[in-house]
Amino acid sequence: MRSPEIVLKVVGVCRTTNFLTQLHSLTIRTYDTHLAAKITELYFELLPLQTVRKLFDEIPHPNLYTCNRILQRFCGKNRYEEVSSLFTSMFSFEKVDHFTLLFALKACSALKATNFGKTIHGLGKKYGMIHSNMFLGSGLIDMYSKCGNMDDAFRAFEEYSKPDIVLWTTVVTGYEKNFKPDEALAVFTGMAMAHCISSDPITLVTVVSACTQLLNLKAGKSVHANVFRMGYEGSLSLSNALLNLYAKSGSMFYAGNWFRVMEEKDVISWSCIISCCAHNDATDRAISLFDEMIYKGIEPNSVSVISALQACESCCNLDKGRQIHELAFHKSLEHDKLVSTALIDMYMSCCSPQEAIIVFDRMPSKDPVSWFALLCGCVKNGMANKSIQIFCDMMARDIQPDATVMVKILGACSELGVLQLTSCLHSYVIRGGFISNSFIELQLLTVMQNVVAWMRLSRFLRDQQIKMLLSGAPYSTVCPNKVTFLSILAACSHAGFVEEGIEFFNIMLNEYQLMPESKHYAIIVDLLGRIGELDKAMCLINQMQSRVGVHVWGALLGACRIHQNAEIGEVAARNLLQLDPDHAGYYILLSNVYAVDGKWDDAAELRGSIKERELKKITGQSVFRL
DNA sequence: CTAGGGTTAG
Repeated sequence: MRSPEIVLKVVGVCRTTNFLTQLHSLTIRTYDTHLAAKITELYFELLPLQTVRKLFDEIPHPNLYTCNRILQRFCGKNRYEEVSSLFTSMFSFEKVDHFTLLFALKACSALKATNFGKTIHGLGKKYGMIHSNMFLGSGLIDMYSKCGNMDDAFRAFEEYSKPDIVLWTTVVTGYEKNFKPDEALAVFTGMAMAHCISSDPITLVTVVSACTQLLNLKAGKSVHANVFRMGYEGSLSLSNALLNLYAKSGSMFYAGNWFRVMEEKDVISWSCIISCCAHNDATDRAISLFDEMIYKGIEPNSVSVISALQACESCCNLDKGRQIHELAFHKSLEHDKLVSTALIDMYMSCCSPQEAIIVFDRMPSKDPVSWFALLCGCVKNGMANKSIQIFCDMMARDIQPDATVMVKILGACSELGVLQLTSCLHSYVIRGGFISNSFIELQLLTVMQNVVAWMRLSRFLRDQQIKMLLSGAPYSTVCPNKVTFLSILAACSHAGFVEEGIEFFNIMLNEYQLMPESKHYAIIVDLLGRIGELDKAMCLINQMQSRVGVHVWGALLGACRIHQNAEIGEVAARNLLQLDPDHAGYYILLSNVYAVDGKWDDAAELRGSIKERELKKITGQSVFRL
């Protein structure tokens, strides 16, 4: 078995790694190019990618075809670093053709390496490949647009005197993908009118996308008319693009009608209509469409699962959300970053932060958006301490928060009052120079002002100047009233001065004989709750002579959830429901309290009563606000 | 023997 021809015949039958090793050494010894080509194909089938590259480098003088094939295979596996380094070594041997350049351009697009791309562009010109080859042209335009450089993309396009439909489409797509839908439509119009080039379904998909970005229903409808005129109604992607246009810019009515008459529907069509319903207050319809899709045997993908989860999120349907979570688990979609993030959002919005945290912890790799979802969810659920802990974890892992995250975390700080961290963040914001967009900047400044104001007042409190002033009241000109004490208590709450707050409360009561109102009690209950003194808080509420308001019970319930006290939590929630029976959030909170305690029947019964009343969740409203 | 443009989503 020494002749490469014989070996090549055997390769088709025998595919063991052991045999491969023998072939490898034979290839090195014989310098046979056919064998080298064949063996590289085998490497990809049988070996891990790192090994492939190593072994390939040992093959002496592989021919151009073999090199191109290995570039192609690496492109197919999204291993663009390898493509780029292989290209560089090929170039040093002056062995490149237009296939090589095309694969290298793909790598440039993926790696966003414009300069490398420009070098390849220059090479193509130098070798005179550009004008003889349309493929290279679309590759170049595509590379520049994917690097976000539309000026160079258009210049590359202009190098062609007679561009074909693919080149035109690549330019239109470039503008559309770079959020320049006006330019996209302008180029498309020029193509159809001035150059009389008739479009194909693929061009129209991009044109419809541009109309969607512009929310230009009129233009989209005229494209739709053309679709029928040209007989393209059989194109599923085009139908889906139109469906998306109606879903985004028209109404559920248009989208629903078009969806109904579409001859063929795939998972994209279903996801599109589900997402449309979920975002247009038709959450029940979104969920039933999702069920129908599953029933019809359409395999759900991450996008459809995400849309269905968003529907559960906006109608606070925790049970259905859990059910979809289970489905996602069985379809191995749970570890998809986007699905995990949607699950975190769903659990957080359904007031079940514990489950959200479990999902987050299970994620094999976390991306910044999932951290963000977790952080925002904790803030939304009044878990300021946890959100600050998350923020610190993010910093420790070198995950750079953007301005939006900073706004959230500062909000959490000013709500719960964590003085030390706030001043830390203050300097972080200044050092980080968060000036990205003016809207965020304004928001950031507003929160900062609040935080800084609280910090000043807290320092004042800590110096005990106020206490001295108040204690010496008979001799001073200050005559504090209930409102004065309300601000002092609020400052203690924000600063996290639990003991001082209670002390001031007693001064108010005993030295000034001022009758505290519901709002004063709410702060004290919150302060007691933070140190876990739930019984004391409950005692205090029982002693109250004024009406016990929503804030008081809300503060107690929040504390019960954090300290997992079902007994007192139930009392708090029942009272809250009596005061405001239409607030779905209380039902959810209470059912969570039950669930923690293992009272599943009570939890289920409660969820039933939510459905009966068809309550809408009131989003973003904290029961702890003063 | 290898090659270009497209739809849903955080």
